Amino acid sequence: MVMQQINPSSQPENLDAVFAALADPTRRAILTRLANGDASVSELAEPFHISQPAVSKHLKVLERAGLVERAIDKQRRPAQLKAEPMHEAVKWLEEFSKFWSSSFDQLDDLLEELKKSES
Amino acid sequence: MVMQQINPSSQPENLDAVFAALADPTRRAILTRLANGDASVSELAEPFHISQPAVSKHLKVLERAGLVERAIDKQRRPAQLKAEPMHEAVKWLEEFSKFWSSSFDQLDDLLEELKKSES
DNA sequence: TTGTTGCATAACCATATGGTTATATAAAAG
DNA sequence: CTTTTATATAACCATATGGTTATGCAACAA
Repeated sequence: MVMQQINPSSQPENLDAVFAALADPTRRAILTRLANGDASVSELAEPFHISQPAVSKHLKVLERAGLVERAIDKQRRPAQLKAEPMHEAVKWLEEFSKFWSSSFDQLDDLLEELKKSES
Repeated sequence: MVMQQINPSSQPENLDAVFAALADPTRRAILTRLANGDASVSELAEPFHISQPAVSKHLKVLERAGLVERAIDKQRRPAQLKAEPMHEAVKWLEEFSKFWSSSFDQLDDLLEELKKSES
């Protein structure tokens, strides 16, 4: 079983790719499935009722986001979950919520609107 | 080979839209800007160096995700942050991390902090 | 009334998705 | 050698993004 290092990048620029990868229900389901263990392309295609090339495409999107790595096992290319890049997404949400929770309340919004309407 | 429950949590329809909305750096910047207070289209366009129609398009994407609401103030259409849908994204990540316990300690910590700041 | 501001929308372009079927190829099975 | 299996890739289609410029329109400003 030879490992294949395809996308080790886990940088903030990758946030776009991570969020985009998570924006598809099939890909989220694939990730959840992979959380239960590695799976080959055909193993992934079966429960989702989509073609094998469709799964290969989804896996490419996930690979670009760094959320999946592929191995080589004879003819199979089992996909393996790599959740590190999800930390970036969580970190962004965390930063945002810090920022937002202090300033987001209905009173502040009302006051803001009032100030604008006064002018 | 029989697959059981692929997806642990039945997800709200617009989880797709929320993640997709967050997948663009300009939209994330717009959201951060709106966390400081409502802003009109032209106020948003200026710092991002993109055209006014481009901002209008981004706002439509954010509106469809439920992350932004528009007001009517004379000719202006100030955008207002609605962060609630982001909770869905956080919830999905939280559910996911439950399923994937291995080497997810860091993510668990981040999610804990997120839960605190949400309340 | 005329001009200006704020915004939406149309029209257009290039690229990415998300799916398909068809085909190519390598490895395993016979 | 032939066939089957597992996967990739090409070719194609429809739709969504992300940007532009052009244009229209309502609301203000003068």
